[in-house]
Amino acid sequence: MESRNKNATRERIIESAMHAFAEQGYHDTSMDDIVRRSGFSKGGIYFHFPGKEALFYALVNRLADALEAAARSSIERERGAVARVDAALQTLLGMISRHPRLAGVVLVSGQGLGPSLDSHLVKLHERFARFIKEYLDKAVGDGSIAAVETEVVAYAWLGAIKQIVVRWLRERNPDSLERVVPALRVLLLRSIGIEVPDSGKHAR
Amino acid sequence: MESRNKNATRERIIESAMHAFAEQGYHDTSMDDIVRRSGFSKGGIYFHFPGKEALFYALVNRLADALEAAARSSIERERGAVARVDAALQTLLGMISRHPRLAGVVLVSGQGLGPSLDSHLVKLHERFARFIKEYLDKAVGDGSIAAVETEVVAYAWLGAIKQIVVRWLRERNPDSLERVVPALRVLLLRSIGIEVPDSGKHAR
DNA sequence: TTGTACCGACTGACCGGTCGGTCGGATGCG
DNA sequence: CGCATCCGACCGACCGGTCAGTCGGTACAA
Repeated sequence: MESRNKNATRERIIESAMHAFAEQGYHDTSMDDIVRRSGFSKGGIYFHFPGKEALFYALVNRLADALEAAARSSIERERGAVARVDAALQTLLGMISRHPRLAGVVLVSGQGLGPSLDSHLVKLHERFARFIKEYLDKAVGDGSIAAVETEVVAYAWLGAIKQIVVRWLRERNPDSLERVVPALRVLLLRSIGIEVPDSGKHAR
Repeated sequence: MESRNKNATRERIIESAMHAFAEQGYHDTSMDDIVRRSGFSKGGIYFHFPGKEALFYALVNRLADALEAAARSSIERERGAVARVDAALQTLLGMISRHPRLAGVVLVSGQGLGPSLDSHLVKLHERFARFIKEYLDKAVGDGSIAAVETEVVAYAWLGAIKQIVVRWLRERNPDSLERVVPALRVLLLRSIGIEVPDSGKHAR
């Protein structure tokens, strides 16, 4: 057979789940929704994933991995701590504004969903925050920016980005997000004392 | 009639619901939980509130009203746009750090809970953002701060505050929040170009 | 034949909401 | 005052629907 490919099936299930969660949120997406979308059966899905939460985790982690990988690779292309912070920011914001729906799953979909879900989402956010903090610390370390509570900055940035994304996703026009992203970038950088001459567009 | 007091009962129900929602979140709080906590009966609660959502709204709106009222009153005590922005910020942050659990309900408990809940929470956040924007605009208007996209700033601040609250609420020690709040204040103000000499404590 | 991938009817728990009923105080009346 | 009647706050067993998860099976590959 051909269609009987374990890995491909997993992919298709995750893909379907992603769209379902993105559209309806975690609680309002039933397993039967995912069954319908994926074209597989209940049992088939439970063969690949032990439960709804696990499926959600798998998908969220995969998105997070993609985001972080992209950010890291763009960072390595830059020299100097400030440039790197900026590069990561622009990559992140760029990816988010290009795939707002998926970003929504990682950034929004959670929170107040119940202890277990919450704690997993929190870990994810911690991971992002540590990532931001890591590069902020480097920038502080080499004197590029003034010493600050980098952990606070990291979480504040994360929260600001999330909120802006959520807010501007509500208007169905995805361009609207791209329009505010430069302002956000200026704002965030200024919050650690970096004045940017508004270099206009954000690039890949 | 004394113990049978309509208003007092409503209060007690809201009170109980508040604690329940704060601890377990919206979805993981069942009406029976609230029944248990309040000491009233299912029917009694449904006599006062048409449903779970309505009860949640009632409580969230009440908290939001209290927050906004406190902020406005502290604003009126100050002169000068920048001072007012700072005063509002400090009041808000102060209240939040003094009643983190309640703040959690308004700021955290929502998001991704389903269309109707979501939209209600969103309206609440819009209200806060408009409030912040209102005073930022005044500050821009009289030249106290440079022109910026005040709407973006408002939402970014809101998001940053939420995230910090959520993050530092997780450590059970409530003081920890009070410790980071000054840093957050400096950060937020700096993001619109105001350098504060770290006046230390945040006051009522 | 054995194991792996997949199927889909079914189950059991949970939960929001309902409804017939209780009970204590207020009101009106002789 | 004594009694009847009413009102509305409050009770809690119950219902209908939903939904994550199960299980006995089928099909195909090795």
